[in-house]
Amino acid sequence: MPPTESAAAPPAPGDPAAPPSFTYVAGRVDQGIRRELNRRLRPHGLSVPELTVLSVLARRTGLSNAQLARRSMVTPQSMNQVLGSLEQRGLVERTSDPDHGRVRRTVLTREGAAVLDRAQESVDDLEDEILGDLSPAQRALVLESLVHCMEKLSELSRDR
Amino acid sequence: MPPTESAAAPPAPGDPAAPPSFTYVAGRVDQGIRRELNRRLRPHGLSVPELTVLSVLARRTGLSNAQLARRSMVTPQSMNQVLGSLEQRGLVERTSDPDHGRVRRTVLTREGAAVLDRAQESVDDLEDEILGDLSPAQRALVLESLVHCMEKLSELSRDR
DNA sequence: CCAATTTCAGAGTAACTGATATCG
DNA sequence: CCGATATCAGTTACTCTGAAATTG
Repeated sequence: MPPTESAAAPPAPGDPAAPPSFTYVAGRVDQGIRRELNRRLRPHGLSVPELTVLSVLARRTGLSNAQLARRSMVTPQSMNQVLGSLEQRGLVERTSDPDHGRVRRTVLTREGAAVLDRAQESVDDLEDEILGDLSPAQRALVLESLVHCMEKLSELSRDR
Repeated sequence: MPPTESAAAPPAPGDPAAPPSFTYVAGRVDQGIRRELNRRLRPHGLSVPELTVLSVLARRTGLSNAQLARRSMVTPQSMNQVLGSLEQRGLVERTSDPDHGRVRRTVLTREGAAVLDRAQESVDDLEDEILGDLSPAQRALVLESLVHCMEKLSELSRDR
């Protein structure tokens, strides 16, 4: 039998009822989101970074590897690896830009868009499970909070 | 010279101005937080999962490996690896529980608490950079949003 | 016998840093 | 020559699955 949860916890040394710090909570949400997303994306053959790229490309076609790396907040090398895999599977196409010799623009293929659509359903399910018991106004508030964090983080990774 | 960001973006195929989905934003915040946290934790010799565990132990001493795994939303095997590393470096201690033969309770060492304190400063800096231009009330709102997500995600990983 | 815990072993993925080449 | 891009190569780190042993 497992020990009861409560039996193990003398209040705490320093601060028992202090509010958790932002980054501590963020770190745990971090891991939880990744875990659940991976589980639900697996049937579609997609990883979290792959889903992110496909989502970005659905909104903005023709971005370069470097642009996608900045938006996803990973290194160009990491992004290149993700794109290579997606390209091999025929979910994206990369073409040289006539105006900029070295730049290669990436676009979703028809199948890439189809895969994204199907995956998006599973992903929407997760959203409902997390935000389901909130009012539409509260949901919007949560989303705004995350968008604010995202924008700040983008700035940080841009000028490091 | 890099191509201008705007030049690359014809509005989008399906929905140009549609709001981004929750999980899409969460996925990007996810990666951004991990990236920045890793960068700032490196000088202290800590990883994100290690910081998470130390933070949990600072609030709740004596948790078992299985309990820590559930709280951090990782498998017991993953948690065991993290704890092993922290134990080797003398940041935590593990002792057998006399009442439960197989359970080993984990506590912070004095040095573990000291390392956590120092790391927490860097982490607080990040929090300020992300939330700095928000009012205290808004900051509290963002934190509440994240706590809500964390609790829901904990439920999901518990009964999977 | 079953359920929970711990832990060993192996595997895969995703991110990084470093280095090289090309183009404007 | 410099800055941005793309990409090859090597590496580290985190998490997972599988299996075995122990305990209540």
